[in-house]
Amino acid sequence: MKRINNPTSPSAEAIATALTEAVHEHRVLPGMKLSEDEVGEIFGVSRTVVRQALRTLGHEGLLTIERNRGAFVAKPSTKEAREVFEARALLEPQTARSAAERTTPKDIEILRRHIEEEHAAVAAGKSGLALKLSGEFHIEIARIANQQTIETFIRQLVSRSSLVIALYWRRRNALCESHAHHALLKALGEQDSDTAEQLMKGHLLDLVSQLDLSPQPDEPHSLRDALLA
Amino acid sequence: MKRINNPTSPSAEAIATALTEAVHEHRVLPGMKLSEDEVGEIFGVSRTVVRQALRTLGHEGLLTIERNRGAFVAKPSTKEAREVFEARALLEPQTARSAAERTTPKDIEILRRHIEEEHAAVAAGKSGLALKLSGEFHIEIARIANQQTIETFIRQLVSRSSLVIALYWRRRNALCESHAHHALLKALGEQDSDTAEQLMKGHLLDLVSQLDLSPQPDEPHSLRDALLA
DNA sequence: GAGGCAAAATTCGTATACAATCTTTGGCGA
DNA sequence: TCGCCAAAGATTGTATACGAATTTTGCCTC
Repeated sequence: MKRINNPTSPSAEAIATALTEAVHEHRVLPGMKLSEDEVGEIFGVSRTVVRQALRTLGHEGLLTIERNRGAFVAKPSTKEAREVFEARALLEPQTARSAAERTTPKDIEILRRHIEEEHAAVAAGKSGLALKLSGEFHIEIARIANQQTIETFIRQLVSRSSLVIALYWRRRNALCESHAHHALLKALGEQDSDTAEQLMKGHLLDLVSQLDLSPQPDEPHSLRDALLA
Repeated sequence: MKRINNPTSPSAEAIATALTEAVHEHRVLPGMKLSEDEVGEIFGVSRTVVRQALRTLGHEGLLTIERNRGAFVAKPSTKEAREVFEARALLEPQTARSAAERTTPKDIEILRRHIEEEHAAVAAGKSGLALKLSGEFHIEIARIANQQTIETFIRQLVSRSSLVIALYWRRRNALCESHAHHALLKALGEQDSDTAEQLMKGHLLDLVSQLDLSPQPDEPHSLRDALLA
């Protein structure tokens, strides 16, 4: 399957993006195996390129790569889940504060549309899409804060939060239609950095409180559970 | 050069570690090109493995990978340099606080030896080694805090700090024999979390103050400079 | 029929071949 | 002599081949 200079064959980056989106939208769930051959055939590239993409996602913590066994969508333990939100609690409130100090009307417009899309997704019952958009809202704030380094970290943390939510969210069907993003938008628009920081802090605490991280962190066997249920 | 199951041929991870150390010790400086063939020949593996290692370091921000051009040791701009230390300022003080709350005598012993090695390196004039050890001290604190996620971030930030120091440190020859690590050790040993947090905060500010981030961030041409000097 | 072992099939790891791109160099013309 | 263009050389990008490890499957024994 040699395809020289063929623009229809996506690059490693494109594959990584596609896989990331699939995970963010919960169309691919924690524990699922991503076979190199299978992914390669789907995207029409050789394993060489697929491996690049998989390793990229591995570095971001989205996949767990086991030698001679393959790449699996990561299944963060409850400890990891807590760590992810602890890290976000350290980074994001201050980032929201910085963002508030430099938000432009153009940024506000971008965020407003973002929230609109989120609402539309929720209304259409596309909870996966809604979740992905919700995460991107946080990344957008890091972008406004003009902190590329921290943005990269937050991007990773949001990614892994998707996995955490897939595993530990309390009420699967409940719409997480919170007012938090609206409130943040307002604070940013008013350049109210104190409020922005506090809102972000509270928002993250709210998210954690919606997780069920108490019981046993190690799932026994998914197949067993499925058949015994 | 096929070497099947040959234990003398290092894995991608081993190569990545070796390269990372070389950069941390300033034996490989920002801007230097890492040719795949060259690195492969040095370590006795094919380009396949080298490329893996280089991409790993690329994801950590230690290398800049330009398509069809190769991998170069990253040259952080002054903005990036500031961002790195701003991120550290968000993560490390709180991490030092957490570490203080759970430091064991064994940890203290490890840190004490670490500082000893640092002193020995400084005394022996091995400034590169001293710098590497100094960075590892910070990572060790994150380990004690039992925060793997944050430890990974700090590891990246310390890495990139090495590059920043290579580029922007004011007094090249001056020994940075600060008392900061000693003081931190003492606070950790006494489980004094408030002091540990404050010391770490101050330590990071001290480091930044030793950098010259004001002038033009873009160097013109190294060869030109060398020949006109 | 259950357990264990061995062979087959699948999948990953690495080396290598070749294509594509970039860089350098040589030559040509103004 | 300077500048530009083309060809040669060097380096990276991707596909593929084959070895190694794992997983599965089938068979044999108890």
